[in-house]
Amino acid sequence: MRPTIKDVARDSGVSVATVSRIVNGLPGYSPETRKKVMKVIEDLGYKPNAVARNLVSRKTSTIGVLLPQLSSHFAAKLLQGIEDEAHNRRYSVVVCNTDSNGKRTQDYLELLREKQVEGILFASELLTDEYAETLQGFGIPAAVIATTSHVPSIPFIKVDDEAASYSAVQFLIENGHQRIGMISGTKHDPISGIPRIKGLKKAFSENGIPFEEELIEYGDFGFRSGYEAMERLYRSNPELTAVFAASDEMALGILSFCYEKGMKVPDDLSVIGYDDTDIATMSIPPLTTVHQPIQEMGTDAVRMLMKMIDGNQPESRFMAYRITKRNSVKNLT
Amino acid sequence: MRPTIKDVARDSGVSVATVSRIVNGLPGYSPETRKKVMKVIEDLGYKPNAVARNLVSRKTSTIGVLLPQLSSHFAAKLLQGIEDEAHNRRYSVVVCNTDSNGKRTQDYLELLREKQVEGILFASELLTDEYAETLQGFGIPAAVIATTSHVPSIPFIKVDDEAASYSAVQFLIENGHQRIGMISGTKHDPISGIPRIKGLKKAFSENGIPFEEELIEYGDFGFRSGYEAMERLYRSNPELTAVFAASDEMALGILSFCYEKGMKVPDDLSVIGYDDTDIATMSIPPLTTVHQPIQEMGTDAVRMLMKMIDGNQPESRFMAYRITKRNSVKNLT
DNA sequence: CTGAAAGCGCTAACAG
DNA sequence: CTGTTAGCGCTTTCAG
Repeated sequence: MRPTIKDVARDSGVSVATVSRIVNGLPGYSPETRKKVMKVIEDLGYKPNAVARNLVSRKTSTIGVLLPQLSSHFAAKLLQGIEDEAHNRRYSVVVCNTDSNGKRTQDYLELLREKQVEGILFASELLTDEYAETLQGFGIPAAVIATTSHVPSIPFIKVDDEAASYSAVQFLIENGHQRIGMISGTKHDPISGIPRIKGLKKAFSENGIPFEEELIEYGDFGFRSGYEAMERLYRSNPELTAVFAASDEMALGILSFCYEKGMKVPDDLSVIGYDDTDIATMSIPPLTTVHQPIQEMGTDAVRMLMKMIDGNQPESRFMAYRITKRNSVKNLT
Repeated sequence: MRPTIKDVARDSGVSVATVSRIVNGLPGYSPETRKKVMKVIEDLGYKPNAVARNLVSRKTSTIGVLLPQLSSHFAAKLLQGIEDEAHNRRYSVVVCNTDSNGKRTQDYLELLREKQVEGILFASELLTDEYAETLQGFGIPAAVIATTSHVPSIPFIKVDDEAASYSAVQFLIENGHQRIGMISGTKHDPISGIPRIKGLKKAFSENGIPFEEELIEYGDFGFRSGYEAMERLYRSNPELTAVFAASDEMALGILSFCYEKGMKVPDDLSVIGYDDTDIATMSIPPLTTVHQPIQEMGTDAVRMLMKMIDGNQPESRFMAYRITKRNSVKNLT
């Protein structure tokens, strides 16, 4: 049995109240009793029980994070940012892998509530009305990352996908490309799918480039799907000089496809990705891509959550993006 | 104020004991009272407070995981395995990023103890005597992953680095290579550094290949360091036909170096990596590498921990490794 | 400066 | 079948 505050009190001949004060650095005891008590604490190896503490203080100093997957590079980077900032604020983070599963997500939400977490972060996935509702019912501060929310009490933090996508295509056009294709993510994804397509269309129309549906193929953001989508895209549009991929992984899929077909990147085909995860620096050639400050979104989201825990209502935020130029886009001009 | 068990008891005209029984599915009430109580629970939106529960049951159903970094692909994959299995067992996991910092690690250890986690997993980093000692002092079940432990009460789960390394080099030799170099990780790393070098030496000596110190360059397991180490290695050993890298990331660094120098992989140089993380499939050419069942190590570690929580003392375990053949090694024979 | 006592929300005997 | 009563380990008035 681990020693409790009672044991310390008994052994040092004081009341538990005094021990509590000493442990918590509150005033109200003489230097001598403090010394005496500290010694007993030391001897016994006493450590306060956070569970008991949390019960009376009604605070747990922990937040929960829901992610559709833990093994993606995006999730990893985000988690790094979240954990870092949480640790700075002396908060713990419990991770939940929703697997993009509604039931599982709801279960986790319940669980987090029962565990009395002080805040919930929900990332990279559509915040359904259902989720938003249960979250609001909880009355626990919550924010979403890399996804939107139309509920004002649940702010979001993300980059403006349409604008970023527009910039990427614009960048291609500025480099002299006119025959541009796209490998989008999941077809009707309202977060990372549709807006990015919209950005491309906007860039096309502003530059007088006609848009056709067959210029777009769909993947699932993963490497393999990028490779396969490129296969289809190339078959229907062999004359393309550049393609924009909605994720770095899919962009690498394109690179692999080109390699196998003997097409040189960027000489025969230019490729631009999206995310700027570590793999963008490790590819051959290094990938030009839309940079999202993933880790920073994590730390900022935690800051947001902390504001809410402190009783304020922060605004949703768009993070800055930029094009990180490496060597996968050729200048045709 | 969220409703408590008392509110439910009052509103349904029964005692808290009865409500508790109903909530926990214990026997001891008529179907009618159950129905009545359930209705009140529903109306009030009552959910049990896990903190209070944990206090009396002295169980928290949560484990803590310490990782030197969260954003690496290795960590991400491991976490995925850990969270999955923990969730199966209805356990929560709190993540801690030690940043390979001794102070920070000790702080986390204290924190986890205070939060009364039921088990601790420590990954990818040397378990110092100091850590082992505080862990043992806690009396909380603990296991280490991808690293060793000489403390019997803290079992490890890892692949046999020396044997795996030996296999990798043996594979190269079987493919006709004799002039083989290595890019190792951190120089005196007792876990992933020294044993892997030992494996290489063993393969060399068994095949009558003379070993020289200059055949090895050191990196830090990261991409950039792999590139730079290869630069040095190539300068001093331009006649190499194959290089063994102690991590996939460093292997990709080698690939990039070769690309820039106009050397074809595997035609001009064969490369074999270590880990078999996702990037090994995404490189050009796809990387032949030593497969470590990372995610599985995570799930198995949780199983181990659960056994310990149940009062048993599991044995340390070596996981199976294998060579995953892709296209970065040329057969010279 | 210090202690007694009343909880925090819940579980678990123990009576009835 | 159901209620009463002690706590779990700690914080926090309120007295003194």
